[in-house]
Amino acid sequence: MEFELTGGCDTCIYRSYIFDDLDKEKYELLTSTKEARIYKKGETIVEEGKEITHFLYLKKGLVKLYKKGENRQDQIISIGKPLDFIGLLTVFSDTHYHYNITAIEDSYFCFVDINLIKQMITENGKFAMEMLQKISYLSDQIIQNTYSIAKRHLRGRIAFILIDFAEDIYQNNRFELPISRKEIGELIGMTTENVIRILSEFRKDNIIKIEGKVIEINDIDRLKKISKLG
Amino acid sequence: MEFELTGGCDTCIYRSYIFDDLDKEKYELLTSTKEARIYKKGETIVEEGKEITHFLYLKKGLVKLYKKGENRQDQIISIGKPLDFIGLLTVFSDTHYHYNITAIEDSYFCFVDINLIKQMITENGKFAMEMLQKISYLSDQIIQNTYSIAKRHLRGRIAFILIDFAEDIYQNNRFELPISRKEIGELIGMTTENVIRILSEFRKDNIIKIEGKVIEINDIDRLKKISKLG
DNA sequence: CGCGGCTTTGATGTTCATCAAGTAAAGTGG
DNA sequence: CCACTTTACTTGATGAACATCAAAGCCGCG
Repeated sequence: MEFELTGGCDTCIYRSYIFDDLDKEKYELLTSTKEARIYKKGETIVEEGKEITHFLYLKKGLVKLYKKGENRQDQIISIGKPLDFIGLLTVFSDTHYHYNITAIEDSYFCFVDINLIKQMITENGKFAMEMLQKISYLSDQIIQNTYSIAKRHLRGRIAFILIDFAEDIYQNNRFELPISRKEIGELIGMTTENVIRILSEFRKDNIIKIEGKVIEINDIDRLKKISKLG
Repeated sequence: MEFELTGGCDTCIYRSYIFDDLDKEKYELLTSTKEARIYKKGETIVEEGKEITHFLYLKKGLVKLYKKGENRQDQIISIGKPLDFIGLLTVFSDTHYHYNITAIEDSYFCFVDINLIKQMITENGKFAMEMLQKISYLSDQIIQNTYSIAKRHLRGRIAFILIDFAEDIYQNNRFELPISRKEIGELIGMTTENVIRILSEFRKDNIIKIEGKVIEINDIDRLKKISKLG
C-alpha cells in the first residue's frame, strides 16, 4: 500500500471536515507541529492505561478499538475507518486511555499535541462545536451498533457484519476480511467456532463464497433478511 | 416528594458544574429563559424521532434512557441520575432524538433552548470544553457499562446492578427498586422470568431480602464475588 | 522443521429463553 | 366502590441456542 506522507495537509480529507474554522495562524501551527505516522497491520497505536498526549486521526487504513480481556479474549468495540474519529472516545474526559487501538490494515495517522487541540477548542467555539458533533456522532454510532448486534441471534450477527463490511467499509460485495474469525467473534460477541460454523452454513446455502479471508456475497438480499430476522 | 421550583439557579448543583465559565450577561440570559419542569414517575420527557428543541438536565430524580422495541420490549440503555447529563447523547449530532427518556422517579428538569446552548458553545470555548468533557464521560460510561454487563452470566448481571443501585444510585444497602422486574430485564438483557428466578435464588441464599420492590442487601461481599465471577 | 496460532468439524453439555399457568396488585369504568 | 381488565410477579417444565471440549489439518514464521 502506498502512502504519501509529505505535504498533504491542504488536500487532507480532514481539512474541510473539522479544520476549516481555524484562523490562518492556528492552522499553520497545526500543520507545522502535526506528525504523520504509519502503522503496519497488527501494530498498536494506542494502549489502555497509557497517557493521552496527542489527538489522533486516521487518514487512511482501518483500525480496531477494543478492550483487553483476561485470557487473551478481547472485546472489540468498533472498527474504525477514516473520518470515524475513533480516537476521540476518552480523549476529553480522562488523561489516560480506556481502550486500545490497533491497525488491522496498514494505516496512516496524524498526531496533534492534545494540548494544542484543547487550546484551539477553548479559543475557537466553532471548532469546539465541530468536535462536539463528531464525538456525539461517534458515541451514538457505537451505542446503536452495540445494541443492534446484541439483540440478534448468531446468524443475524454474522449477516449484519458481512453487510457492514460490504456496504459501509469496502463498498464492494467482494472483500478481504481484515480480521480473523476469532476477532469477528470478539466483535459480535460469539465464539470463534460459531463464527466459522455460520460462515460455512452461509457458504453451503450459496449466500456467500469463501476463499480464506476473501468473502464474496452472492445473495445480499437473503443476507439482509437474515440480518433483519435472525 | 417536594421540589423547590422558584429561584434556585444560584444554588443549583449545575451552577458550578458547567455554568461557571459563563459571563454575567449570558448567565442572566440563561437563568431568565430557562424553564423548570416536573415529571411524575412514568411520564416521558423525550421521545425518539421528536425534534430536539431544548438542552435538558436533571436536577432531581431518576430517569431511564431507552430505545423502543417491537413488541413492547424496550432496551434500557442507562439509568440517569442528576449530573449524569443523560440528555446529552444525541443532542449535538442530530436534530432529532434517537432515544426516549422517561422518569422512573418523580423528576425535576431544567430546559434551556438548544440554540442558546449552541450559541454559548460557539462563543465560549471554556464552556464548550466543559460540554465536551461531559459528553465524553457520559458516552464512555455507557459503553463500558454495556460491555461490562454483556460479558457476565445472568447471576453476575443481577449482582452487578444490585450493587449499582446500592452503591452508585442510592448509597444504601436498602433501597426501593425504581423499576419493575421486566425493566430490570430490559436493562441487563434477560427475560423477566430469569430476573425473578435469580432474585429468588439470592433471597434463598440469604444474600438479599426482598419485600416487593424493596431490596435489602445482606451480604454485599458475596454479591460482589458473584458479580465478578458470574 | 517444529511450534504456535488460525481454521474447521463434530460431539456434548449448560445456560438461558420460551411456554404455561397461577397468584397478586394496580388501574378502569360503570 | 366494586366488578372487570390489565399488568406485574412467581414457579415449574421443556427445548433451543449457544459455549465448551476435543481433535485434526493448515499456515506462517523463526
